[in-house]
Amino acid sequence: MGDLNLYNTRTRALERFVPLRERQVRIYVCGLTPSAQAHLGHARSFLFFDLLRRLLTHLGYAVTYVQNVTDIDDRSINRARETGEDWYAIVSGYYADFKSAMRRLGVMEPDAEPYATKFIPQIQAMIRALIERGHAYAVEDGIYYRVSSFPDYGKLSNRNVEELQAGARIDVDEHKDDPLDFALWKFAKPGEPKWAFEPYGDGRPGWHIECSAMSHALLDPEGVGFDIHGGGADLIFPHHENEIAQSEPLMAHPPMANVWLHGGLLNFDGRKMSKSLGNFEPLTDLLARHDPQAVRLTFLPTGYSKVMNFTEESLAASNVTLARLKKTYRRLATVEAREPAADARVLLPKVEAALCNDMNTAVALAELLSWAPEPSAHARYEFERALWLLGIEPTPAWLEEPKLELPSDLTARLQSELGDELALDGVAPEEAIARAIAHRTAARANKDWAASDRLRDALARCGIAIKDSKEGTTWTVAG
RNA sequence: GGCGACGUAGCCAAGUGGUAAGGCAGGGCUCUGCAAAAGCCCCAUUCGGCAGUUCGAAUCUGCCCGUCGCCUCCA
Repeated sequence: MGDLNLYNTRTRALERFVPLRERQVRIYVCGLTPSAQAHLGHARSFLFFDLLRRLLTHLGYAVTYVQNVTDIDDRSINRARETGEDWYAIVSGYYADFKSAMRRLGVMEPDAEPYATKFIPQIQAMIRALIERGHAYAVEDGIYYRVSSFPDYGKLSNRNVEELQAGARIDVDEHKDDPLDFALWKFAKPGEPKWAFEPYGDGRPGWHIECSAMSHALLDPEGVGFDIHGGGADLIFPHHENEIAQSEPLMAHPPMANVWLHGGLLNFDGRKMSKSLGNFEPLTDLLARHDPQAVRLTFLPTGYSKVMNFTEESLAASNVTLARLKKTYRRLATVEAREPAADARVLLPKVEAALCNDMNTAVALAELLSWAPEPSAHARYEFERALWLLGIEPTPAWLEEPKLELPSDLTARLQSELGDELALDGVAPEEAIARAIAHRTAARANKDWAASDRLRDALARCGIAIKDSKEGTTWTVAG
């Protein structure tokens, strides 16, 4: 199997991936801030990291995947104040919805899912260390990170501090020394959730410090760095820049993460799908309208790092593609799945090669779709393995022909279509269809094509599609 | 203003120096009494525009046009 190459934001280059520890990969991905409903854009990002996990696992690595939950932030506190609800009830509700959407999409569970409010001691320890080393200072409203104390600030996002300062401004209620300085700890105003922090003052952590503290606690207690840090492209600045500024001065051997991976954002109507713009359909609603596997499939033709425009048309195309995959699966279902020798494989090596080339899912999917399987044991093995790598896992329902609900008033409708040609006597819909088909079969035997077509058209107007074959006539509910 | 991404068929898109993947839509054929289903086949002399480098450019360079993102909470 070839090398895995990934585009590293930190070095701005495509690099061969080499884990820091033999056969082991540690990944930290910035998770959700559940202060509002999650949308498809969030899903795109997490779906990508799910595929990366699958590939790394397939390549034989032991993967540790950590994805945090920012369960405390200004937005949820503000919402609580406006609605009178408990802020934690808001956050828990949105997060539960998100988790269930992820399950429906077939995203693997993280190995650890740290909540910011469960890591307050670790966060405070890091803030203390930063203050001791002159990287942070406390003022009236909170504790801030002093950006000027970290010479590498701006390296990840390719920005220079002078230009940033020119464009930045300090909000009236902030008391920091420099516009670029950011909050590590916010002192609580009356009624706000708070945690004790001696001797500085009760309050809550800032967003950036939680990721530094939790990735350190869970992936890199030695301070020598972990393998992959990921998130959406909108997190590069300032979030990831700030994480580096917080973590690296305290580390024995920077960098904080060897590879930084960023997923491209999702547009809707040509604009970034986002909470603030409000141009999105909640993930939960979208998944109620569409097959989650088709939703997953929709992301595969576009490179993960590129901006992608979401349309209902692309989803419709995915539904067709999914039906094709199911059909192939059904054709192969009767053969035994047996792992072929490495040199006998015809599909998997192509899929692997595509994914190893900076996660080129478009080519991987194209290989799968243009591959015409011979129904053999190893074809089934390779097909199922390829599907798993692309995150589309067959379910028992894949084995069934698609069946839709019969309209309840079908007998009556069919009777009115047929008039006195055939008496249906208000029988069950299935029986009514069977009688109509039997009547048509008799007409066909007499080469009475007019009667035959009349019956077929009547059934069609009732939403029943007919298929003639050597074995007889079958019907399905038209989609 | 700074930094960055993108512009490939009707639509979604892959391809980053060697002569345009794949999907959707569309069209044709086989089969069929006719259909349906299935299978097979066709569908960009051309990659936003102009100039340049090169034996060779969608791919590299320069300029121009257009779209979007980050620079403030955001996957």
